[in-house]
Amino acid sequence: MVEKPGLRERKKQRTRQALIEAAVRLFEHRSYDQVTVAEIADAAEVSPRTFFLHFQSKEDVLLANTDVRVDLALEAIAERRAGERLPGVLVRAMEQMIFNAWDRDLSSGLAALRARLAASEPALQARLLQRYLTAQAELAQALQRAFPDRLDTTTAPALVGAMVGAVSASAVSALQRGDGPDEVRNAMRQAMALVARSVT
Amino acid sequence: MVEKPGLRERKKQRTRQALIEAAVRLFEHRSYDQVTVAEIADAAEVSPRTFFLHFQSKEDVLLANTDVRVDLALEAIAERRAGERLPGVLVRAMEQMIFNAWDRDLSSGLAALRARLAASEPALQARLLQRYLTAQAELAQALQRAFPDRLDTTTAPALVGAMVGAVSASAVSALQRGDGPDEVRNAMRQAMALVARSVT
DNA sequence: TTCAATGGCTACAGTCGATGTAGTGATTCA
DNA sequence: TGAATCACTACATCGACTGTAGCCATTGAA
Repeated sequence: MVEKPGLRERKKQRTRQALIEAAVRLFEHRSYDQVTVAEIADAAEVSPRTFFLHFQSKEDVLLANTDVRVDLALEAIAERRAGERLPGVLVRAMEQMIFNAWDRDLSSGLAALRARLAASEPALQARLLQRYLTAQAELAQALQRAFPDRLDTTTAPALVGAMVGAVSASAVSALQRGDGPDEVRNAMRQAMALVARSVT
Repeated sequence: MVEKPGLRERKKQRTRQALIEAAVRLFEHRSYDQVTVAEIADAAEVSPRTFFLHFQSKEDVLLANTDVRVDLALEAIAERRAGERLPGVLVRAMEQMIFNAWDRDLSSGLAALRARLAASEPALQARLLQRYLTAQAELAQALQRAFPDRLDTTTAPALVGAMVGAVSASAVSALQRGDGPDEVRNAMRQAMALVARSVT
């Protein structure tokens, strides 16, 4: 099943990982723009140029492995049981998409760091928003195809946008209140339920 | 009433306007990153350094005069008539906040260009979204204070986030479809109505 | 085993956005 | 009128990011 990649590929992944770990280590001690790409590369013992072979930008190294799993949401939509209602499917898709990544990050120490930096650094925040936005479009399309009688090209994006907006806002607000993981998760679920009510 | 500003201030505004117009002129012919700040400054006949005295970044010259008017939304909330329902107030606040800036732009030729560039240039899109994001928290607080019986510290941010998310997503989707200003506006209104339904 | 192709990595040079600093000259105000 | 203010300038510098050409380990086929 799982093909073991060749030596070349393994080496590549190793330097990628080294870059991520070096970056995290450095960002833990200093603020975002006090850490240069050159330093990260140096700490990972590669050339600065190599950094950009692995990541498109300085922000991306912090967002590594945080790809929004749109595919999981799409699966959730595809797997809907006959007769299952729109709100149910939508909530299930969102949960798949969000909590999967969320959980993976919680186990590593990365989640907290990322949250802290994203809150303080506009560039990072912007890049994150961008990712969610592109994910939204895909999700909206899939949802519309699954419920062509309920959604059109205007309401589908609006609905998905509302979901993502509500969940993000409640998470941010909870995090800023200093809530723990469970409370944050609860707030997110509550937000989903709220939006779900708008499409009975 | 209207104090006429001194000569110094008028000159300052003139160079600011010259920079904006030079930028617009250049962006009309070439794509976003094929236009350098140096060129814009050159076309406006000022030094490159002066550009950054007027705008924090290259993106900002295109987002000039597009400040999100949170204050207008707060007014709308404060002015609510006795007995007015939550959804009505919320929609009114959002409309104040968004369409005010929107309309001012339609009269100038800037709106179309901005829409086109924002749709194609992620950096610009992100910066725009970010503005709305920062406005959210304020709005949520005010709304919760206005309806303490209906909203708590979890639902208020969620609701506002849903609104902003829905409106943004529908606008982006409409713009990418190539819709005109009226259709975009319609999509935004529809998005608001959708979310409003979740709080009867 | 050999050899050519592949591809990750490097050094080097360069572009561009953005900021710090010191100075000039036109306004502003006492 | 004289001093303070402030928009603007030239100059230097930093750091993110890109293009290019070459090196060398890995790979796959002869």
